[in-house]
Amino acid sequence: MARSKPATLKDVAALANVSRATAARALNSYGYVGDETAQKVQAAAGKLGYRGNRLAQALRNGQLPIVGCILGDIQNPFFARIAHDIEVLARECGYNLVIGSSEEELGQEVSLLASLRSLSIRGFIVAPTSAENNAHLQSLIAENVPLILIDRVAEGVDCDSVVVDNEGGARKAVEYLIAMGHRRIGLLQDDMRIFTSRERMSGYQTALGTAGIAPDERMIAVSQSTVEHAVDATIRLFSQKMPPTALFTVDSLMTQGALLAFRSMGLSIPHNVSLIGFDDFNLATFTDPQITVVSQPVSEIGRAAARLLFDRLSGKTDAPRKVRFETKLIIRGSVSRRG
Amino acid sequence: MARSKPATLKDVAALANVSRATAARALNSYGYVGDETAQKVQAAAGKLGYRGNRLAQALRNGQLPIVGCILGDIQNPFFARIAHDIEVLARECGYNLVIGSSEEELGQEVSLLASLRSLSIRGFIVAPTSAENNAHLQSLIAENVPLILIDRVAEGVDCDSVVVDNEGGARKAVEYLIAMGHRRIGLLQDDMRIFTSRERMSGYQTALGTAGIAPDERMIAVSQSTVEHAVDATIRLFSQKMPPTALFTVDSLMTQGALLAFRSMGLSIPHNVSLIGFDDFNLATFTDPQITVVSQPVSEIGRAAARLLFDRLSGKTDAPRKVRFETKLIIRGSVSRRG
DNA sequence: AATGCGTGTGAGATCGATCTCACATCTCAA
DNA sequence: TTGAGATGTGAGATCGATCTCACACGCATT
Repeated sequence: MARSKPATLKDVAALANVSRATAARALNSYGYVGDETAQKVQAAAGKLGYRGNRLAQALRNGQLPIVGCILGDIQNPFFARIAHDIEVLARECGYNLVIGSSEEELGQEVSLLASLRSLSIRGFIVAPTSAENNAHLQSLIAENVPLILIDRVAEGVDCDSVVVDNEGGARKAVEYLIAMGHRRIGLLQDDMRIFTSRERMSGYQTALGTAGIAPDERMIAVSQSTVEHAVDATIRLFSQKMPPTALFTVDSLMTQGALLAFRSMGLSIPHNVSLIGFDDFNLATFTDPQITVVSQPVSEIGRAAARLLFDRLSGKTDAPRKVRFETKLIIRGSVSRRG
Repeated sequence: MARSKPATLKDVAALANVSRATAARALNSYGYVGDETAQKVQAAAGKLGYRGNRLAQALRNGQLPIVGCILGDIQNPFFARIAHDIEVLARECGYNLVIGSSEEELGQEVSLLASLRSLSIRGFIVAPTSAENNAHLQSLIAENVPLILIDRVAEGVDCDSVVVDNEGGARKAVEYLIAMGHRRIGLLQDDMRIFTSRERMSGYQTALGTAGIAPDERMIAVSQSTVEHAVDATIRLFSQKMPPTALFTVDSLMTQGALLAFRSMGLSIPHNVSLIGFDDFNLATFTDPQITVVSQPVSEIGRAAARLLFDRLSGKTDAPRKVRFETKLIIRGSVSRRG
């Protein structure tokens, strides 16, 4: 079937018997246009179902009304929530959202960003994979492309950012474990390249240090942030001769992995092992016992980042703003007193 | 800071002392180009960090290497998984992914689609909100824009689709409840406009009918597909004088909502009430008891849809293919015998 | 010497929307 | 009556990449 190409401005102009320039004026209401002419044009546009070609518009004025968003993994409910909130705000502002997963690979992040930049995308919200390797981010700044860092910051990249108090959250969690009598406290963490992982580990270490507990790397397991990987890592961690008596996990997928691992190992919470997770999740209160977590204001993060971005896009040029949300230890029932 | 605009082909040509045409030939390797010239151009491009403007390319050849994806809500792990899988395949094929949430609003879906179409996007994967109102989808077909329906089909829209056996899955679940002696079986479902909701309800009704159980609309609650709404709807459903003895929920967020609602009402599973959910979820095996579910092969769906789309994009023009995956009843511990 | 082909290159059109000009009118005041 | 200003409109340039066309050269064949 002959697929009728979508109508162009030229078609509209022809139908209305005016020039393209006049048609454009009528449709975008700028400059002088006669009332009657304007009506003719509107009518013609309506009849043809005219819908400007955003590509051509973008080519002309240099930018596409799309914002790019590069996150670790949309399957993580934390990022899913953020992506959703950004998309909603973007839509309100007449933008669409391109999403890419870096899958926590720096290479992926770099190539994704390059690919999106060649689209003349107007701004980016990125959760950088690495705290150090960030030439690609710096070059965005250098070329004045609005960039908002989310969940993580990157050294030497001077731009708006939205993060939470990871260090404090982790510290509170571990201090609580210590106060409950635990000494062999495990840490199940993400790759150390990742900013949040690093900060949360730092909180963990600070808490141990303050309590005079010597760091012990056998207490630390690293895994990718998926339920499956976390299960394996937890099992490894708890298969030692002297396993931890408590575990702190750095995100909700890992917390869920730990839960599944404990069950498969026949370890019962909180009797055999205590657990605190970073980032709350829907069913944290449904398990038995309910899981104690460090919660972060997930619903604020994406919205805050999107607002920062759209401020920049509408021309704001003041100094970069660093938003930092507090975290909160929510005590439920997954930690037992050790004595 | 003067933000140096990205280098254009003209810049490269100028630096290499050739015409734009020649530069283009050298970079895209077509037509005749002298060896020496080609090298000069490559060198110039390298030095300037030239990276073609995909917008201009797209304007010229009519299409942007982006695929659009309109789903109900990325926060639903089901859709998140699908979006993720599509993004991965798209990236492998050199495409980027634009994501939009219809939030199950037809209007939203229509305007999102219009907005993406004006971007000259090359193909779409859509989970249509409504089974009937689909002029916007039909017009895509009419204009030969590749479209893959996912999770749901739409009447009169003749294109590739990927769905699961909703009717059968729901039927098996309800038959099982009936076999376990339940008669007052509740249904917590999504809006009836939604294809899956309708099919799952149909399976529910068929099972009841076959067993000679009269339909009773007091057994049916409708809610949006979020944990919060599902909590409310469940509480309403179970606050009747003669509440159901078992509940079938049509997706995993609603299942989780039902779990939370039951707990807040002090109803224990499976003693006071039995539960089966459609769509498995991470913690379904972690709750006590574990939740019996109808599982669908989530990891296949997005990949299958993406493959169908990229087949179309690479020119395949055979008859629309209708992929349908089976569902499986996974019996765990959330259903008790009634009698 | 005339013709043909293979090779290499540049000028210019094209995609669609926008914007700057220049050129018309028309009105009102000096 | 002339000129200044407001009001309308169209021709053409522009954004950046691509592609068609025409033109050049060299070498080999008749």
